[in-house]
Amino acid sequence: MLLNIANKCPNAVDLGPELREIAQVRIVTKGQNVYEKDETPAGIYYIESGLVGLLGLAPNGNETLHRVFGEHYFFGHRSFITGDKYHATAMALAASKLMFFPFSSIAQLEEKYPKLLTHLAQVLGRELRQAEERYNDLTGKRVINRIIEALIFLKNRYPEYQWTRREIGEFCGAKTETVTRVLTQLEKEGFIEKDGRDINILNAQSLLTFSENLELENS
Amino acid sequence: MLLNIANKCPNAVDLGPELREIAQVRIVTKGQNVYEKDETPAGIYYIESGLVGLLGLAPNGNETLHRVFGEHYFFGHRSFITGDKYHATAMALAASKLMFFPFSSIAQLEEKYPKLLTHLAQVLGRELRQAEERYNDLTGKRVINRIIEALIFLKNRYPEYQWTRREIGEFCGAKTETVTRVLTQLEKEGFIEKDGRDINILNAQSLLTFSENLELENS
DNA sequence: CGATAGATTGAGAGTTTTCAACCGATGTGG
DNA sequence: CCACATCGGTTGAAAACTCTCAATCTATCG
Repeated sequence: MLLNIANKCPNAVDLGPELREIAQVRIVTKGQNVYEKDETPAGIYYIESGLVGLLGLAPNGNETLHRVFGEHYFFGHRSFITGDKYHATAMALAASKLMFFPFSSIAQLEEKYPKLLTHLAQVLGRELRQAEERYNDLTGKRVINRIIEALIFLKNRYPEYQWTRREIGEFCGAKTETVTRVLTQLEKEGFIEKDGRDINILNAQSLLTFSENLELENS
Repeated sequence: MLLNIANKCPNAVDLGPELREIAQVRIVTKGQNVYEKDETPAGIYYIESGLVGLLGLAPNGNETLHRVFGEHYFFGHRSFITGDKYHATAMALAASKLMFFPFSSIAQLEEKYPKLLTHLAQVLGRELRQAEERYNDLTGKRVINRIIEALIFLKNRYPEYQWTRREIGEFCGAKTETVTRVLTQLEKEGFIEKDGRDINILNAQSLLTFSENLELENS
């Protein structure tokens, strides 16, 4: 995974006035689904405030946290652009204020909002890169390295959100119990500190170095 | 993974005359790299004839076959659009005739070739879906199911190409030896037939059903 | 305070990999 | 055209990682 701690939210963008005009506000509570797998998109969402996760479901019941959308992120754009049905479910991880833009088709974007289309294409490109790098990690890294990187990534992006073991595991392809075990080890080694259910990373840089050293031993 | 046998090549598209005008032809031989990870893109490629694979490298040396580009596919578009360096290496899997379009920036696409940008955005969306579905498969399916689906997918898309065990494994996250073992089993069960190094799928539909039944036993 | 969701811990199981040896096909240079 | 090198494929045994299952504990919230 690309860990760019400096650039926390590369896909965040401000809305122009012409988009604000056609926005429909939608408020969702924590745990509420914004849309569900197999529904047909009728537009694109934008997060004014809050946090939304995109959850995929494997046939055996395994859930995957594919992407996390934070403030000033668009989401729901992939399915809209391809004209697919949604391939995953968008769930509010925190109470959120959303904007919905009811577009009719990608042709409308191309004609009336070319800047938006360009932005979304770039977002898709970055999301694709991240998906492929995470795929690589799943085949080529130990679970401890994946958990460390997921922890740092998620905490770095959304420090205010209290990530659960389950979510960390769903993001990096690990079971809840495995995340627990790794976190316990990391606490013993002095890299993190548990604060109730929350996790404090004491030194992200040295934790990353620790992870890299583990990887070197493995090749 | 989305197995849509009917629609073999959803991202294939014909070149318009205005694009042909600015095309630079490039011939590559089997095994030759078109571009390599970390290089900076200076345009976009299109396959007139042949086959190109996008290969990612995990830190432990594991290679991943992320995507396969066939005739009338664009490739190299992701990095160009995001303005990244390439995150993976494009290698010709067969002798290929390529077109290279030396664009300066995505702004140029937006202004002069909006239809192309729209097409590429849709391609990115489908590629992202596929990447995320493959990620799901890796966490939620047995290796035998992944190998069966990879085999059918790759053979269906490019029947003329003789996929190696290594490439099948790199596509679905399995080791060469594991692919061999599974293929041996599938041959014993009568679903496939080995022909030298090549593999013939005798009945794709019944093989898929076999795979699905295995999955049901597992949940 | 009780209920519920999340977290922890342990023991055991199982899938897939690793390592190593060997075989077979393909292609090249003498 | 053969000998040989090389690449890809096969097979087996053993190891290793991670998961599964089950029991227990702890936050958190109504």
